Parts: sequence; structure tokens; C-alpha cells
Amino acid sequence: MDEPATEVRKRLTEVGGRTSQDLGLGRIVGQILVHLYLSPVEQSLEDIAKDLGLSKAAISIAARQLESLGLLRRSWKPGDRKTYYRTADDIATALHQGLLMLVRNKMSLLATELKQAEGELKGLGPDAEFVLGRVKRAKKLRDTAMSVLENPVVRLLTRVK
Amino acid sequence: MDEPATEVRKRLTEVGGRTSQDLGLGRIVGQILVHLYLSPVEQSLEDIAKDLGLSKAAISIAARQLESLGLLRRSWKPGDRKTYYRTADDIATALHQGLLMLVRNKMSLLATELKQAEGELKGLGPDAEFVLGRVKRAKKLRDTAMSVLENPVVRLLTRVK
DNA sequence: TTGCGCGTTAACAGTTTTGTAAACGCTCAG
DNA sequence: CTGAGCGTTTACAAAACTGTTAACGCGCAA
Repeated sequence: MDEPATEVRKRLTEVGGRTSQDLGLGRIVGQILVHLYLSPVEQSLEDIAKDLGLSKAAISIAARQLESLGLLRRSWKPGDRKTYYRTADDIATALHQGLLMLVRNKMSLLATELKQAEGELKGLGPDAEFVLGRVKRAKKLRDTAMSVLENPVVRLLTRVK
Repeated sequence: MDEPATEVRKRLTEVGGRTSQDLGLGRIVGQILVHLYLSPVEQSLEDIAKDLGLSKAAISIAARQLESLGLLRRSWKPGDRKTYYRTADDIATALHQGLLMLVRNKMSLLATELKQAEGELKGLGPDAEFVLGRVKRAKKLRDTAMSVLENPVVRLLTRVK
């Protein structure tokens, strides 16, 4: 091993892979992101592929995902046809906002669904009345959760420094 | 269709399935939970299987998962050998705490990993020094996120009523 | 004891996901 | 124009996941 930090890099890269997999993006996305985050220099597609032991195709696809999420930047060097990659400068903010957005979307879908159910259940008789009660309870829960997310105090706290 | 609310039940059950799938538990878990939540009476394994169009085996397995999460209760009736299921009474609290726990666990794993990396990187030379800087930045981010979760104001807000 | 009903377990089949290899197209150098 | 280098697309193989069927174990009733 040339670099003494190789072992640590490898381990943290795996952590990134697991994490992004948990979020429903593949493991490769997380691996690339951490790998770049821990690299002092920009890396080409081939560099990344070699370091992670994956095919260029896989890296290519995942890299585009990362770029569309605003977590990764491409760059070029004069007289060099390769594309180089590095993590976005505001990666912390991007991560933070991305996660929030994800949660908000889910929540909002849920809200739509609950509201619609509520409407359809009115005046259908006793069984529907029961379901309606449950739906209302669920709606209240969702509203509480949402109000926390949107609360100014929480926003202040979660602001990335 | 006997019950006028059947359609709504079906749709909400699907929502539950999708949601629990997103969380990495299978879809069945969420389907069962919503199905029971919307049912005014306790249901047997077979009832659930028939309503959801799944095998008893599948329900059996998912139901145990739900029980271990504290989201579901079993009960028995005298002179009846079947097991009956209903959602836990404190299901809102259980859901809330379960989610929080999940996040906390992930966070804590991350903390361990970062701390260890930090230790191993000391005094290994310039490259390791760079990685160390990045690790420290990540640690700070994680700490901020965690402090929000543990913040008393947030706790107060997220308390389920 | 035998038989039946219930929940669980185990083996398996269908489906989906994941990553690769190879072909492709584009761009630039000669 | 031609060839080489690069990233991307496509077709496919391997692996993982999901849910079913069938066998099993257990308890109760006859």
C-alpha cells in the first residue's frame, strides 16, 4: 500500500455504500461520493472504476445520478479528453436539502391520499364512519410531523454551518 | 362489494405497503398494519391472508415482525384456536419511537466509524492528514444532525398527543 | 390413538435488481 | 479521412428478493 490512509478510505467508502443503499439509491452512488469526498484530487471515470473495482459503465450511470442530485461536479482539463469528478463544494447543504425534500415529498403524497380518502368516506354508513375516524387520526399525526419539519426553530437548528 | 369503504381501504392499504417498502421492511408489513388499523374488529391470520390476497405463510412472517416492533397485538378467544390480530393501542407512539430509534441507530453506527477512522489517521503523513480533515468535517455534520434530534424543543414538538 | 385445524418452517420458483462486457457514437489528433 | 480514446447504451448473466406450496409440529377433540 502506498498511501497509509488506504485502509481507512476503504472502510469509509463501504459505509457510504451501505448508507446510500438504505436510502434506495444503489450502493455505488454512496461509494463514489465518499471516495471523491476523501480524495484530495479530481478523479477520472477510469480512476474511480479502478479504485472501487467496478466497471466504467456502472460508474458512469451512478455519477450521472449524483450530478443530478447536485452532489457531484464534472470538470475538464485543457488538452485532456477525460472528464474529471469531484464532490460539489456545497455538498453538506445539498445532502441536507436532498434529504428534507425526500421526506417532504413522501409526506405530501400521504397528505393527498388521506384527504381524498376523507372526502370519499362521507355519509356512507357506519363502517365508512369507522374508517373515517381512523383516517382523521392518521391525518392529525401526519400534520404534527409536518409541522415539526416546517417549524422555524427546527429550521434554525438544522441549518448547515 | 358489501362495505362501501372497501375501495378506500384497498387504496390506503397499498399506500401502507409502499411506505413500509421504502423503509426497507417488505410491502406486506405495511399492508397488514394499515389493514388492521382500518378494521373495526380483530382479524385472524386467515382473514388477513384472504383480504390481502396473500398466503398464510407470508402473513405469519410479517405479523411476527410487526409484533416485535410493538405495532401489533395478538389475542385469543376462548374456545377458538385461531390467533387474532389488531394494531397496538399505542400504535402512534410505537411508530414514532420506532422511526426515531432507526435513525438514532444509523447515526450512532456512523459516529463509531468516524471516531475510529479519526484515531487511525493520526500522524500518518500529509495524505492521511487530508482525509482526517474530511472526516472531522463529516463528524461535525453528524453531530449537528444528532443534536437536533436530541434537542428538547424538538422533542416537545414531536411528542405524540 | 387418530384425525383435524392452526401456525410455522423449508424448499423452491418467479421476479427484480445489480453490475458486466461488448458494441456504439462522438470528438479530436494526425 | 482514419484511428484512438472516452463515455454511454444495450443485452445479458449472476445474485438477491419475494412470496408460494408443501411438509411439519403441536394441541385439542372424538
